[in-house]
Amino acid sequence: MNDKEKALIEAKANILKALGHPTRLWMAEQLAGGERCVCELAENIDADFSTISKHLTILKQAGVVIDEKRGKQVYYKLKVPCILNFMPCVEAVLQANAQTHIDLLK
Amino acid sequence: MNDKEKALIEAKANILKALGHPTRLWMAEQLAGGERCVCELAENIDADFSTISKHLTILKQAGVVIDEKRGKQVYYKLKVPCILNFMPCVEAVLQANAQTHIDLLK
DNA sequence: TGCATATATGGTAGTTTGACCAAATATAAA
DNA sequence: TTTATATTTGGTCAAACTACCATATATGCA
Repeated sequence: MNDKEKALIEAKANILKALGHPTRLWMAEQLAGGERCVCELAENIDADFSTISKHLTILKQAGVVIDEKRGKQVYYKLKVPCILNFMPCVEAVLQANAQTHIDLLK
Repeated sequence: MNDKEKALIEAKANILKALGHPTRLWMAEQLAGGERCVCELAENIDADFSTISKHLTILKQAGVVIDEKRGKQVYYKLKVPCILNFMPCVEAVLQANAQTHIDLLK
């Protein structure tokens, strides 16, 4: 693997890593339904505001979301909406895992 | 968010997290081309064998891959092949990010 | 059986992450 | 301009991650 390929795979892994935290994945799923301000997201997350803000920063740095300040509030939205298209497949993995457990019990 | 929803999002995030490491993502991409034994994967990774083995264990525990021992070797393959279907979109994010940088330079 | 090969596991050290608190910044309203 | 609200930033600390080394296990062959 050369340097270019390595940089590419690192960049891609970084995006998946950004989505690989429950709070951040939940945020992304919320944003799939349209933009939200930080306060709206915060309503349903049991964590410090600063924690929420940092999670959003990570999503932003990964390029998953973009933000826009309007008045006192900051609105976030998905930068490339297709980013959640693969969730059905992620769920298929969960299904397959569950099936494995069931099989083990037989 | 209730307990069930929380458990679901955690399970999904865990899968993304497993793929959110360059070495593991690379492995998954290799396996998209068909099963490989550990030694074949190791050929192209500059890391200790034990490290490689542990990465594969993480993918296995996440349910992304399954393994099968045949003779002296252990073969790994994707458990649910669609898991890499979204890479084009991940790449679209990278494209969008690159575009943002270009725009900033204008 | 004894040895070499393939892979996994246990232990350890350095690095990164994630949560909270406190403080800073920005904006709108009084 | 003072005040309240919305969000971000900096600091700290415990927990989790990752890499390496050494060691253990399993299998096929001599």
